[in-house]
Amino acid sequence: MNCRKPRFINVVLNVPVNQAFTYLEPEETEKNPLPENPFGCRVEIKFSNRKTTGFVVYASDTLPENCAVGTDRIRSAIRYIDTEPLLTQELYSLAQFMSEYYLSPIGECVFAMIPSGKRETDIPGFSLFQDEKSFDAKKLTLSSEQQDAVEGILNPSSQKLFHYLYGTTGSGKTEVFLTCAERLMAQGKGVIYLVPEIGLTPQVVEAVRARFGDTAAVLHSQLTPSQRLGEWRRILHREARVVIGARSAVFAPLPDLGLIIIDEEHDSSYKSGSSPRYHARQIAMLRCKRKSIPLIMGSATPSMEAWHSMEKGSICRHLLTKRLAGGAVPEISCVNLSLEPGGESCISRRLQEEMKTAIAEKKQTILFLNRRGFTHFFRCSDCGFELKCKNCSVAMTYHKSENRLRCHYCGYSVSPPQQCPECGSLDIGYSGFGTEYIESEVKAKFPNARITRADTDSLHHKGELQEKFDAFRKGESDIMLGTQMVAKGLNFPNLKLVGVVLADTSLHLPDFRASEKTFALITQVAGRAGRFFPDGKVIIQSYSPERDAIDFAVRGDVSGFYQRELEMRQMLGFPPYSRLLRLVFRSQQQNAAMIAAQSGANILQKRNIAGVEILGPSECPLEMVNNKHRYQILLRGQNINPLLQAARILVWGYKAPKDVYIEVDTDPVDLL
DNA sequence: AGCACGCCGACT
DNA sequence: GTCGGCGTGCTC
Repeated sequence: MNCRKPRFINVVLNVPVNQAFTYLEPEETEKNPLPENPFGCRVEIKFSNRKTTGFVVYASDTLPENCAVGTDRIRSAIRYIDTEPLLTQELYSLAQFMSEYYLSPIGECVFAMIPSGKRETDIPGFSLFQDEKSFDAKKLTLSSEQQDAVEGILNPSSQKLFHYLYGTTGSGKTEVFLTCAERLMAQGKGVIYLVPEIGLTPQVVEAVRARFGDTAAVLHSQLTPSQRLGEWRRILHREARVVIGARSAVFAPLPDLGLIIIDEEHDSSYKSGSSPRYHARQIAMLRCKRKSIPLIMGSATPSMEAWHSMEKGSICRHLLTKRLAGGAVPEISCVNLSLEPGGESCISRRLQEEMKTAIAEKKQTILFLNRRGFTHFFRCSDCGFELKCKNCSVAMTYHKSENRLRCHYCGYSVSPPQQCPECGSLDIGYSGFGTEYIESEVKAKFPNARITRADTDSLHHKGELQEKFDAFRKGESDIMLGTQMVAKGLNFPNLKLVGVVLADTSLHLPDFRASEKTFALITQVAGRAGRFFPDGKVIIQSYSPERDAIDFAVRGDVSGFYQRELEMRQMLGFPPYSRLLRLVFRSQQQNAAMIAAQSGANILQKRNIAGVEILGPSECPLEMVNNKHRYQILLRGQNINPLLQAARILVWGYKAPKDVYIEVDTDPVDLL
């Protein structure tokens, strides 16, 4: 054995400390040879007095200069776990970006990217999917529109990296994605294909498997960490060259990455809900830009940001207009719930009639509820007037404890009017429907119908949603009640009727994206439904059918909606016309959270950083989460850098009072 | 995040 | 007189 002097290594750990820790390399033994270059390899180390693993991100013969302690306090690592790196330079560089942009500790960023398995194993479930059901990798002939899109995207003389396939459901986006993927594969390149939730898109997964077989890695949500690690290695070794998966698949370590695809780009599940709160679209854009490779996004209802970029020309739009499978656009109609008698019922007479008809014809019905009941908004039962904040134009929410209506963006509050400010009616209230309520009403109205419920509350084990879908597809029930999750994977041949029980619910969320989300939901539901039932119907129930999101969706006027909504955003100074950064202060004691948020705001106020507007502090719309009280400050500006600079002051340069945690959300997708 | 160190109430 | 509450502070 050689007697090389042990090198110093910097190791990042999965702890909320934004630094690397310096160790000495372990002793070389017969069993554990030292890697030539340890960068990206895992090491086992003693940290404080416990054992953990970390990733080597730097090695040198001399003490690293940023090391805060002297040589005497540096310990030796226990052993290298890997002989080959799991982390590539490219990914580490992405992790560094994430750490600075999302204000997360570097170790957390690295660990968020890489599966944490200890041993690698085969995937037992894999054969289940790849049984003799015989894949007919049917390559459809592309329509001229599709052909144009493919050529436009892959055209080597094109200067544009970012592309968007915009077109209704069923217009053949998947086939364009797959053709582009195939072309790049033929050049020896690798492809990442992102889908919102892999369990909900079995058709896309099957299409990828059928087309690419063993060269595909399917990062299934049910893989164990060890299986994920096995797939990670297959990807590093170029054995798998197409990777399909949800948000975190954007980090797939393809050595020759040539293309990233983001299906259903508008979907908010691409944004991570916990630290590091990254957006897969942002990461994808950065990866593609750095490597100079194309990114293709697609949706029938692009995000406002994407639409705006298409209008500006920074994302290249490719239009798909034709419904390839045929199938008429279903008849969409809207029922104004304000005109319904009684007001107790959540099933309008019209919807009830249609359901009756569907059941009589032995056809199926799906009823959508968006989210669980959100009951604290003010509305007039006569004219539908809703109280909005004069500064922010978001719905104000009612607070029983102080008997005031409050804006959760800026903190502005008013006392609840005794009568409707618009029409003077005294018939006002705070309303909304809950899931159970609807279920019991449907049971009462259709005692003989078989009803399935598919929402987060009614799902208990993994795969239960898929089981419920399968059962419904087989006709084991007549009516399915479900939340957003049902909107995604819809393909039920016997489905005749789709009802959106209360399209307003998402409109009343105190969220500047409420309108966008509502519009997208209705449009998606309508689009999917229409594929499989030519005489199908979509019924949208709403108290405010005149609201843009509902009105434009029902009329199918997509570009009209975007134009209107963008005007609103510009007027109010919200994204895509500004950047936002949200700081949430949470604590067991309400006072502590409030005071911390206030003093945080004061500190930033005093610093007076150019380009940073401070909104709040105010109570978060979801004022209590996990028994923690929550207050927020919103930072707004034209550029993100000043906002980050301000946030850094609070996160790193200021000690929050004990028991108060500060959470940072750069580019928040919701402000709940 | 863990995990130890440290300073105040009920027990053999 | 000790055992143990979890507040705060550090980890190469």
